[in-house]
Amino acid sequence: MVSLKTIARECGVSVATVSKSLNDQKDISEATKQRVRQTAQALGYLPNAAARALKTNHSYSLAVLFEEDAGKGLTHEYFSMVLTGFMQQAERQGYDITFLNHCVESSRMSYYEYARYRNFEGVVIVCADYRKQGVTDLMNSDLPVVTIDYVHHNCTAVCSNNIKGMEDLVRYIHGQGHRRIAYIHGQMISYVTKDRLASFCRTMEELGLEVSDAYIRTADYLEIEEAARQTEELLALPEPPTCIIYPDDTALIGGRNVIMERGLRIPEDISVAGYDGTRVSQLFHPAITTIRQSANEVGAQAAKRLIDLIQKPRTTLVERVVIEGSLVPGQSVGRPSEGRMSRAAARGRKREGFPTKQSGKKPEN
Amino acid sequence: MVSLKTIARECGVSVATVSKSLNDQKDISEATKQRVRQTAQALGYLPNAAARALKTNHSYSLAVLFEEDAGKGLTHEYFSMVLTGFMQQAERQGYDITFLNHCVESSRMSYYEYARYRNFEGVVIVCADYRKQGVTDLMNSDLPVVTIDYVHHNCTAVCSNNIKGMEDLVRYIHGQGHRRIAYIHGQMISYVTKDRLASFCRTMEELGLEVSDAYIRTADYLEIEEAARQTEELLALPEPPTCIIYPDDTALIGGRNVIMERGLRIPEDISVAGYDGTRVSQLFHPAITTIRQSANEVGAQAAKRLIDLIQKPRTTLVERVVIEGSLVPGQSVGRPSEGRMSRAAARGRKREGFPTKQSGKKPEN
DNA sequence: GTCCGTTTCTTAATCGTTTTCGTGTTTTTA
DNA sequence: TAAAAACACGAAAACGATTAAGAAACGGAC
Repeated sequence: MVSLKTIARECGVSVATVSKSLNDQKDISEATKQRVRQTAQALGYLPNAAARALKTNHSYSLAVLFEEDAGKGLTHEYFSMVLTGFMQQAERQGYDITFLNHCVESSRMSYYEYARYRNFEGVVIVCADYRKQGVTDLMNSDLPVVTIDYVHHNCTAVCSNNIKGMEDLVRYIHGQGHRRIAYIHGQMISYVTKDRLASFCRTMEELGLEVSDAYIRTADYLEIEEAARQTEELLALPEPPTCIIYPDDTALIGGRNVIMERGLRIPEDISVAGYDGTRVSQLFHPAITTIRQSANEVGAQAAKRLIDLIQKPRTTLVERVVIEGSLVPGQSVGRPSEGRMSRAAARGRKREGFPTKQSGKKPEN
Repeated sequence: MVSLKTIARECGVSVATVSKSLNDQKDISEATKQRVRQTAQALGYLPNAAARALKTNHSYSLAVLFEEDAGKGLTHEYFSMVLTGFMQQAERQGYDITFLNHCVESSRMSYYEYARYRNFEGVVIVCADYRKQGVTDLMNSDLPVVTIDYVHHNCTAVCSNNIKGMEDLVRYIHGQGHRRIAYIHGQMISYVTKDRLASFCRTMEELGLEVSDAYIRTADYLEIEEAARQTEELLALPEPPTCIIYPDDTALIGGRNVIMERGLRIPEDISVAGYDGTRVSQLFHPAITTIRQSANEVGAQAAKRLIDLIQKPRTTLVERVVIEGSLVPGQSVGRPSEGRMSRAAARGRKREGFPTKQSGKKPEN
């Protein structure tokens, strides 16, 4: 292991001089600096992060809390994009990131303790159960913490604009002529759901549309079964909706399956919209109308804010940062065919011909 | 910051005694140990990982190389599952994991240098361009390295069994009665593709089926456009295949779109199979026939091997570990309808009725 | 009473850095 | 020419831990 001492011996100077040379301090002559730098290069010297961290109290490393309990964490496109954005920005600023852990050789510590133990300078909570003690302790601690899509009084929060997103979506659907719009929302425990639902209701009201209770339903995020069931029930209503908004693009698939099984066409017979803007959602025919969240940007902003909190604690405010999404029109929301879409049609019709892309290649006959 | 010194002062013993007490060394009396442990607890003492690493040369942290250049890394379900499995196993054994980086305050270092700088004890290469200098340097270095789905002479490799996987898939398809099987494979640069293609050809031969050149095609992984184009060409052949195997479940969607646009039904008119066993693939109706790779297990094994390499360098062999996948039957491969699937039918037919699940709820009329 | 072996604790070195302060030398200024 | 300022470097302490070696105290054996 070649250390400062090695270089010092080689160059015939003191360790202090070597350190200062490599750090480009001003009280070392240019000549010496050159000499030191060259031998450092020649010997293949690499600084030791542990020693540096010990001495300076700066580890230049951030922790990511990414609980996998739900089993959906990393494989959820939104979260993994957030993480990617975070990583890229953090790296650009010279920080590296480690997954927050709580096992140390078979013994447990809290997240906070672990973060302290490893000298993390800050933590981003990407995906966690915010009700758990360990998580709240972390947020209430003296460590800089940034939360994603969750607001806590003493942490900076970076959130996707679910209010605006849902409003855009509803207005777009309304603009296409829909008046009977159903919303199958996700679990109510999350802020995300609350925002979206509130925004849905408010926008509907602003547009002068009434929100029938029968049109508001619940299904898990990322699961298709319940979405499918709820879709069936919606289609069986005396006045079925002409458009259904799903918790997210994946849950939408459950509804889509039910719809297609009934021989209904999207969007000619019924329109559907998702949320998230996942890659797959754009691979379908027709492509899904959805709101694409700027997950990368969410992650990047989180990194910037967190590093600001670390580097300039006084001047950086703990605040809420909102990242705008964007409407992806797709083709799954069309103009409602008011007359044709009767209850009977909805329930039993066998369609002739197959749902084709709105503006696509037709079968060549 | 409460350190050993604080506790020592408080307990009226030396720092060494405190250290030994907390590490449960045998040359300290039980009474003292108790006293030390209690005050440590009371003062909220936490060890300092940096100091410990500096002294012991053990950082208990592993690096993950996960290049995002392709932009598909973390959002690729397979890789993110591998990563998850790796993380969980590593944590269980007391290691934490950090993304390998090469920026330090705006200056670049190589992966190897960064790994040294940060005192990582080992590296797992989950997703990277193995042809790049930085990556090969890393693999050729003295650091313990485990690669995923890639074999390098002096690294332990953990690979999904693509040979067996493809063989199982082909045999299953053959068992359903198919004789004209096409394979749209991924880019040839990867070992994965080579294994699968070789296995495809060998298995076909073993089954006494000829492999027509026209049935072997190329399309990118995870992209639908090329898969769609190739599907069109396959369907336009004088003798179109009765089953098409795609590079992966996502690329399959491209083909599926083309097939459905033509009014063909899956699997009645044509069968399709994917690879990977992604979550979405099982949400479709019909669910996709595919090979599920045990990505979690791949990750977990990689972690185990890597830690073995670190902890018992002499007794641990550098070898190739193969993880078995499993066939997910799905419903997208059915019995071929030899007579009905003529070229004319394939090209222009409009089907009446909509493709329904093989064994599912029918429209209620 | 001396010697030896345990047990229990301390001393001190060390890991690789950073950084304060001091010192000797050179240059500038009055 | 002498005092002041600027420059270039070194000595040493410190960060928080681990650990080899040594020392004090005690008990038992001869």
